Amino acid sequence: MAETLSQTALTLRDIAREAGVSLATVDRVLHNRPGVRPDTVLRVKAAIERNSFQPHVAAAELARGRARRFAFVMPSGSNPFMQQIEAYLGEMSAWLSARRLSVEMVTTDVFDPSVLAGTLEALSGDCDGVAVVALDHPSVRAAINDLVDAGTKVVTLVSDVPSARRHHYVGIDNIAAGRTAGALVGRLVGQKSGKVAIVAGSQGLRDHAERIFGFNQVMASEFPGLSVLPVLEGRDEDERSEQVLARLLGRHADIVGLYNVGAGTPGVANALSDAGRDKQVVFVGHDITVLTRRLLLQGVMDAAISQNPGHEARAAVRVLLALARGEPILREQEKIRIDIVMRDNLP
Amino acid sequence: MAETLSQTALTLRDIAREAGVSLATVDRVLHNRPGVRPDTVLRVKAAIERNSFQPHVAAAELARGRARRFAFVMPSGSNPFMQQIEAYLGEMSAWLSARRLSVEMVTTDVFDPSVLAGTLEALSGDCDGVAVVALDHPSVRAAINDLVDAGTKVVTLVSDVPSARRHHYVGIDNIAAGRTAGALVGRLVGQKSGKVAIVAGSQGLRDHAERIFGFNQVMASEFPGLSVLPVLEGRDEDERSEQVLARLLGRHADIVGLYNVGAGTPGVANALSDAGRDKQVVFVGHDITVLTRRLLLQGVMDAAISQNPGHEARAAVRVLLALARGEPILREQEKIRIDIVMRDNLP
DNA sequence: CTCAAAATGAGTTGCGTACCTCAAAACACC
DNA sequence: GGTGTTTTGAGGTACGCAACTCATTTTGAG
Repeated sequence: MAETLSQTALTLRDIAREAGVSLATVDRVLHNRPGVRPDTVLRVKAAIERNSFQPHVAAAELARGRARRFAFVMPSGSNPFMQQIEAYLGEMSAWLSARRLSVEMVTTDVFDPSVLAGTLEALSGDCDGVAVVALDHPSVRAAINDLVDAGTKVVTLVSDVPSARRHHYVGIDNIAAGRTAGALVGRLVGQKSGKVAIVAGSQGLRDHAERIFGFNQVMASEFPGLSVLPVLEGRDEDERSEQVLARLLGRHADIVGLYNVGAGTPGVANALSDAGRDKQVVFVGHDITVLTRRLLLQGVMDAAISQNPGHEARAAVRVLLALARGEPILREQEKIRIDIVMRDNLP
Repeated sequence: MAETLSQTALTLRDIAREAGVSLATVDRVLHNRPGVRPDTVLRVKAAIERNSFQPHVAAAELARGRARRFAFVMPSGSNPFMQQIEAYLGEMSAWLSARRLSVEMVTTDVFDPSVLAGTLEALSGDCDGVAVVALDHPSVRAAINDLVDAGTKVVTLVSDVPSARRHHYVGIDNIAAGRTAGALVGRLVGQKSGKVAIVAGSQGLRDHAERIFGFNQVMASEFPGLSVLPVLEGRDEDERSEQVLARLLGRHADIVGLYNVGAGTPGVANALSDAGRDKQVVFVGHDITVLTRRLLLQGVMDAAISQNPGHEARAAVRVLLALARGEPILREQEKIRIDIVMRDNLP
């Protein structure tokens, strides 16, 4: 009926006594400092293991006594998703300062590899951790690796650089996100057959490319009645997205589904409603913003795939902190889910 | 280009100097201890405010030096959702013990008000915080209020008791969850018209009743082509759910949608497949378990509404900890989202 | 067996707060 | 002006660990 999980009142002193060594030796083992014979190391580790000893984080943090500095490298410009991440970091300020953490926002042109790499290099040394919305490019990869080699903890945010030795990726599986979008469009269209349009920022962006890939996978295998039109590129800009989509809508009267892969949602929505087809076309897009929220409520958008920006911001900070402290990461907690948002479960 | 959020290096000493008082007085103000003249209080608070001083949580925790005990009061029996919460708490054990927290699992018959109330009363005194899956009943409400009055922090989990003075509710908005289920069933059924069945544990359970309410709302207002059959009660048991649903399926050949409000999913799925109608009926249920995961992959279930049990467990612990420490709660972080899970975004 | 190198013990200091005591000062009241 | 009460100052101790020094012991190589 009652079962207790995890209690510890042991201190380093207890471990030292149990292992038959001094406090100093336990400290050396605990921090991988040199000067301890291998078998002594084992004895100490065994004692730690046996008692499932965990250093008291509060005491450790206090003793270490260092304020930690993290930097968030984010795209300049007015991407609402990124602005939300910034906003959530702002909301954490009390939490942060109570832990003597400081977070610096650095905006830069993340689409220019050399600029981004330069920004990253400049951070080396004065930061304990960096979260970066990264472009996957050799020079960026090199810059990340340099940071890691300098002892800085690096987390990629939203968009990954799997080939770099970053410590962690905080973001969603974009192929799965695309698959989810595909399944939604297909199922919400229902029995009808017809054409499906895709508007993306650019197929050169890793996350967009992955989403399109997943989307096409599902369409091809599960919805043979729907044919996918060639991808339109709107560069995440409103006007351009509107233009290209308007042209496509004019040419195809039998479009029943639309997947907007990136930003540029205002343009996409305009094109749809100007053509008077906003209620007939199943429209699935990404991210919850003021606009997409309204479109969902109006019934123009049918579903949005979302990665909770607040969760993403907090997870990045927590992961950086855990990495800096040498604590384990709660993988399940830091995993970013693919949220399907419809009108009735708007957060 | 670079903007820094929140940095503090001030200590109590600095505040004392700034306010022209001693450390002891600042301490008295900070902890609402008596013996300080009102104008002195104001002077100290002003200094704290001016410097946006935050006590160092690590130092505070260390100085306080108390291990905290929390209790989770959960339903006995084999509810997989509750088992998952337990499992996630287990995974946190390192995190917990590093903070000198202990979590005790107490299982009890949460469906019997007096038994539940008795269990809660018994906890009074030896716990700093209690998370409880609560039934909404006067005696339970009284027990919760007693706990609160005794200084114990109380959080309701999954199922709320809004009339009690609990400090926080960790769980989803069940009406919205029901609405979401309704929207999914309606939209996934498509153009067809027909009947929709509902299987619930009991309409006496607050969360089930709320879900059904939300479901019916959406059905009535948005899907006039679908008629909802009277609610079946399966008491969250597999066999009973199977029996009542099998009987219903036998009587109605034109059932196109099914909403399973609570547990008992194995029985529901059996009834569907035994009738050979598992692929024709749109089936929406709750929670991700080994079984629902399989049903989703097989295409028997079309969508599951889920409240991330891991998040729920962690949020409950974090909220209790913040309450015990007197820290503010990050409401956005602790809010539990209604997740729509389909085959392609299975976590 | 010798001697240097390696391993270990013993100890100190400081991190920022909580919580406590005791004395001194300020104040109110008659 | 004396009394009693309230407010304040000064100081200490403890919390558990990190990080360091320095003396001492053990070890292994020659």
